[in-house]
Amino acid sequence: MTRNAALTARRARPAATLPASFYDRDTGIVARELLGAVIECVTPQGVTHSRIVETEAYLGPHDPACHAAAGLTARTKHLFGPAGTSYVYFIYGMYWCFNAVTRESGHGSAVLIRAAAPVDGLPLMHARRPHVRRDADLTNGPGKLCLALGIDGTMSGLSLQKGPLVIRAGTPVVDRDVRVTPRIGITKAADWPQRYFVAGDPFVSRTPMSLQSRRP
DNA sequence: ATCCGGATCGCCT
DNA sequence: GGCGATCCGGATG
Repeated sequence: MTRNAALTARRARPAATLPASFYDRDTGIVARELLGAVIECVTPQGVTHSRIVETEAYLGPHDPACHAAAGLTARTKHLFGPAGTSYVYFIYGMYWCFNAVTRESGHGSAVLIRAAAPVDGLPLMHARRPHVRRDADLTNGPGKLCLALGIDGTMSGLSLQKGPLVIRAGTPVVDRDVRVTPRIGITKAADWPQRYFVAGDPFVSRTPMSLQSRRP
């Protein structure tokens, strides 16, 4: 086999999905290390891939901004599932938000996927978001990302190792490129630095000027 | 039965 | 940077 053929064959094999053990760790670490990982979403309309560039850690019952603070309810049931479960919830009457559950089953912590860079399936993403003109606006926010990828409540409570919604290993993001700030859009624990993103990446969501970024 | 706030977005100024 | 859309979950009466 030629060198090029070997590279092609290797590329044809998809990267492994992140194992449950990846998620069964400190939620801030998981949020940091999800940067660069690739979301794969398979739907009847087709497949999309996108690279995670922004996340937020929600730490569990003792984090006032985390849904787990309200306890175990029908809405938050999947947040209390095992590490590596999807938790998708409905917000503001219009939008879905996609989280990956962390730590041991019953802990109630998760990482919100806030923004990603489109990688594959851009025509499908545009078809799902007809009024968007620039690629940069397809997935640069938690609600937008779910619209473009076709993520909704039917994908909550599923294993992120099995699909149709999975997260695969990607190119790691080095510490030098990671920034940390408080989380966006919350009122409780608004000063906790639990938002992680890739510095300078054009697909990161719009950041309020009030949020000073710093290296971790 | 009713009220209120929310891990957002897009359009307006 | 401000605001309206739109609706569900949880709290309160």
